[in-house]
Amino acid sequence: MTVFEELKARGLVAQTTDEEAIKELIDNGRAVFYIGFDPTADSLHVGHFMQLIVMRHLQRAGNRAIALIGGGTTMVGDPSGRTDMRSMMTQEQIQQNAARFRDQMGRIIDFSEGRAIMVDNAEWLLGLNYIEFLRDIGVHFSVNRMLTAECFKSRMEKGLSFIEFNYMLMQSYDFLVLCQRYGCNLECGGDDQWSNIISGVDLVRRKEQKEVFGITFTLLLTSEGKKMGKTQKGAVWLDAEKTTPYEFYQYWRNIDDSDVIRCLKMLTFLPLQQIAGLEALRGSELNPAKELLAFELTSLVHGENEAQDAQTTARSLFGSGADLDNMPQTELSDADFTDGCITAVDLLVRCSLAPSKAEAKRLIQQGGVFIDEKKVEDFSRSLSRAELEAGVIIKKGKKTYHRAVCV
RNA sequence: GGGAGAGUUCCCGAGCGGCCAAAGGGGGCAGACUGUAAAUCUGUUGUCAGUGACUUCGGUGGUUCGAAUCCGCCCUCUCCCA
Repeated sequence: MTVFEELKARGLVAQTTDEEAIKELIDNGRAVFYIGFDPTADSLHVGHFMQLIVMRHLQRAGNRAIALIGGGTTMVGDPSGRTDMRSMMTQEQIQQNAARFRDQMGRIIDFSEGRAIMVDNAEWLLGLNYIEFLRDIGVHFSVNRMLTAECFKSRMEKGLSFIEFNYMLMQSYDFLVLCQRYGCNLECGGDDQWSNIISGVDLVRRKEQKEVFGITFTLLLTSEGKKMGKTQKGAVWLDAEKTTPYEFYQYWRNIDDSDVIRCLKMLTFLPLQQIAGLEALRGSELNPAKELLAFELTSLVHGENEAQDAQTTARSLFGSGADLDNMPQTELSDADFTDGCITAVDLLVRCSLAPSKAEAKRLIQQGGVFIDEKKVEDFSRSLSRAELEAGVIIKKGKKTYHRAVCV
């Protein structure tokens, strides 16, 4: 099976500018492709993760990868898939985020020996001269046509500022620069990037008289059509500080039945044959498939050891209830005790299991808090320092476990 | 530049001088049921020393015994005209 066939079979391919040509290019390892990542947050998230997976597929087939950090484009803000305007970010913020992106990408993409390179478009965008740019690049864009692009349509109702309107030019210009400097001939991206990508393809053709290509990948949506990787806390991050490996593992372990197979195909490198074998599973039989998914992904992002730990912890917590110290932990100090005691309410807040005391009380009143497997009946219940010295396991709801120890 | 509207708690959206910590929905959280799933049902959803107090309705300054609600200025957004 060739790469292209594999990407298709995994349901990753959404749209292409020229299927035959792209197939030819990537199947023979002749593509120099790029994917852009705008550093709008201080960590990559699940949406980016899928792009990285695709990069790895392409890279394995011998194609050269360019990871483009959007240090310049983030100064402008991509309106695609947004109904409101992005808040303006400072250059310092952006560069800090970009640095974190770089670290995280290295875990999934092989940057050794020039097999992939990383560049930041701040390099050529920040120094642009407005008039020169307008005359050189701007002339090639038709406003009439831009306005018909999907990414602007939704904004015609809500309003679109001129700065965001320019995003498409910035991204197209990136492709041109990458084509000139590195011989880049393929731009990849999520399906919401389609209009930006085709406009880049057009620009390169006009400026360079060269034919380059574009391909978009299916957006990772839940069966309900919502963006995947969102939780109450926001996104599921790849940064272990922001989303612990255990939380990351749990996110996938708890995924919807109807999303499991699709995620296995799109996000893991497990052979399609093996996945096909799981497709027939129904109901609770799917649980092993969810474990597999969770394990594979955690392993890709945080390494196999972390994945193993997360799995062991999860199994013991939900299985026999055996004690494991591989769970989130909070260390208390003397300052947390009054007269050698701490109330259950304060303990919950201290461990960030509840944002406020009122919330903590509510949790207890509704019977959602257990300490060492015993339900906390009364919110004034207090724990002694001695108890904490041994360490206690707090269970909030059914799935959240937390350990508190006193040092 | 001229004119008309809008800005409410996590989101949408009611409220238009006291009975408003603010309807309703969504989302979240917890409980029941389950398979660590979904759906469904129930409770809950500003903070705190909790029958009370404090902070919140774009910002700021007023009017008033009392303002999310009225007035001035400012900011932001939408729409119509130029």
